[in-house]
Amino acid sequence: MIVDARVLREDFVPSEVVHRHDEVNLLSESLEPLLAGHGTDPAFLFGPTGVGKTCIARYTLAQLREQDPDVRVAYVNCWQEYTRFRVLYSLLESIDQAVSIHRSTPKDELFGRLDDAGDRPLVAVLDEVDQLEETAVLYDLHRLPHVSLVLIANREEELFASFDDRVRSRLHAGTRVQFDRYGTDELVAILRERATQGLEPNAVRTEQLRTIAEAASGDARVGIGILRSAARRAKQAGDERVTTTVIESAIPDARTAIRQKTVEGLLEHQRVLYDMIEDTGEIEPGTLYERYEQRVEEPKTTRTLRNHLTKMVHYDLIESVGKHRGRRYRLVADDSDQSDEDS
DNA sequence: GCTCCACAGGAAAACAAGGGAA
DNA sequence: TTCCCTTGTTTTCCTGTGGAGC
Repeated sequence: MIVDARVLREDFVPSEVVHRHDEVNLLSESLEPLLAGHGTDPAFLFGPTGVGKTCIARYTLAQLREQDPDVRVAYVNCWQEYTRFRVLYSLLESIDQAVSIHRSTPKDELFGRLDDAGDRPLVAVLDEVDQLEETAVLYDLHRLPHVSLVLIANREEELFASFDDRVRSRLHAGTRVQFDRYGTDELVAILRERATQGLEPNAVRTEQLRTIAEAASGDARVGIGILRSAARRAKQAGDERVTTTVIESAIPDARTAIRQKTVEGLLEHQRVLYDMIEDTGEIEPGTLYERYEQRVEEPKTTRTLRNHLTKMVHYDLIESVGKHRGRRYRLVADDSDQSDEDS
């Protein structure tokens, strides 16, 4: 059933892109000066989750490296690496310059090392850049002539609103590449490509791919997740082909798996809060703090809990409804409609 | 309109942890 | 071994907002 499991992973970069040629061309053009040994303006990739921003960035940069292997590429996911120190460290790690750097190494030294590594151009791809807590690092990187920035985020307005004036004015110039949600036919084509490479011939029919695409609501990440889950289920059942029943049961799997991955990454106290919100369905802050204090042995202060709750809202795990006294926390609905609104 | 209260979030201080230097 | 430096996390203090009650 499954011929090549790598193809069914979200982070797989295909050898040919489907339905994103304009976006690839625009990004390629913005990076073209690198081939002539010049620097570039920042490139911004905007669009909702699951529209192929990261995939296209990786694909385009792989193409660029084929033309000029001297160009180095570093990917940083700002969900995990959200401080100035972590971003600089990740970039240095990507170019093998992070030796003997530790927690107490001054940030200026990290910046200095990056500055010293200017013998070859470096493209720094900052994914989920709107999650950066210290956007001054963008100013730092922009100052380095050998570093080209590719910044990936959901919405332009929200990203620029989070910048301070200095960063905003520096990064104002640059190429914007806007990604729209995939239509059902486009998503079917992407899934067909993955199925052709990853599954045995005729393992899944076109109308089944259409069912998956419709359930994914334009989100390729979810669509590929459903396909992967369906293929695994069929394999476990010993079937030679994916059945419609298997697809129907795989649809909720994909969204649950994405959420579960985020929940598993929560800190202990965040997890307690998440579980309590899940248990109650909807809860007001005062009651939540009260119950939390009863449940854990060494409770954190309410200020820390507010920080945790803010983080979980950012993670799209919970949402707050109402304001001030009428505020309630609840889990983000796990259906496609909600996903559309949030993206 | 005034006061009280619940709530969110910014700023700065305090603290913990890890590593280097003496 | 101790002190110092740096970072990340947590706490303390504070301000702003707006609903509820009078």
